[in-house]
Amino acid sequence: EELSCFWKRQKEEILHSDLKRKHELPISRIRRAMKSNDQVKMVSAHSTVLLAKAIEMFILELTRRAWMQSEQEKRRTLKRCDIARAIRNEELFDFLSDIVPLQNYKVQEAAN
Amino acid sequence: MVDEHVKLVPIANVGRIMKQILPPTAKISKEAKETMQECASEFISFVTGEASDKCHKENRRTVNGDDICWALSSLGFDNYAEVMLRYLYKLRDFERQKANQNKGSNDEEDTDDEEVPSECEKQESATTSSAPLEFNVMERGCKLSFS
Amino acid sequence: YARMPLPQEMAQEPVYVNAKQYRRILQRRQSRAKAELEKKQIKSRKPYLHESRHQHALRRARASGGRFAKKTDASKGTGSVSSSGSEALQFNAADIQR
DNA sequence: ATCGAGGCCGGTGATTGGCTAAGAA
DNA sequence: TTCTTAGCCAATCACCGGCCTCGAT
Repeated sequence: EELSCFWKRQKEEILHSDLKRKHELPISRIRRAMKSNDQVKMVSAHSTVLLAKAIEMFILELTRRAWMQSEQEKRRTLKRCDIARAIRNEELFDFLSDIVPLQNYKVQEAAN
Repeated sequence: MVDEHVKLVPIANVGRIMKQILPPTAKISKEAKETMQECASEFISFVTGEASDKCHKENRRTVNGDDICWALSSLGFDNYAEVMLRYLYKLRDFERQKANQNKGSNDEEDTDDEEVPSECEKQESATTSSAPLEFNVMERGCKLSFS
Repeated sequence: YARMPLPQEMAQEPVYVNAKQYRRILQRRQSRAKAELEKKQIKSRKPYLHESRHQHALRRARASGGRFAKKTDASKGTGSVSSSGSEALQFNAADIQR
């Protein structure tokens, strides 16, 4: 329905994107983040660019799904809890369940 | 102690990307931007870890583009893997064009080699085909197909 | 699709995750736990990242609405010596938008 | 041969806070 | 209704990307 439209758009944008255009995310920052894992020794230039693009699409998809939660609550401001519920609703984002707990995230912040 | 913030993508970039798919009137809380920033960092570690493990298993010391695509697919991000694989082909094609141009200008002597006619927009051969895609390095059958 | 139960440290009901991500999620948990143990401080966001940029923001000229204003020649001249008593309010186009 | 780490350098966009409407509560 | 808060603005400077050399493969 709406997701197939999202991915169709992504495919076409990738296909017609200008490779000389500057990236949305800084490549050197992605490279440093990858190497922060000391298991990683060498990183090719292509892998960094690919991951940067993948992160871009990841942010787009998660934001879109989170905004659907905002709409459900009839809010016009995207909040943290919207992202948390979007993560809960899509098993593809299960890897984030520790990063963005659905409940008690305010309590956890107060504990610090 | 290296600053923990260098592992985070700049928050202004994150906010700009988020705004791209939201209605122009939509607002984003600061907490939401910070959360997305942390999610992006986890995404990097998550995918890179998977790719790195594959490299170690195959006794390779460099994480390459195919590893990223394979890791994405392995973790269930098949839509991402498909798009990124096409982007990888486009990247390689682009660098071949650049290398050919540099070679052509370096030794201008050309007897039988003509200018490369296909500029850039018409890369139809493999990347645009509607045939199923495969990874170059496959541990087990790992095919993706279009809808 | 297939979902795998994660081992739960607390006494809670088991939480199920994407089977394709199961192993990697566990490895990441271990990696983050180790990093937190040896780094021993990761939480708490600083109010700002760089002292110099913070000072720069405080020092900058602002329009009446609190927004940053364009740098003017007058503000550039008054650097160290308090010679000219130019205390006049600075107006620019954005200021009189209403 | 190619391809990445690491260092250097110049150009540049991310960082940044006060006010107030927008909107969460 | 009350009160929290996100957008708005643009100048500095940390850092990004484009070079280079060197060593690995």
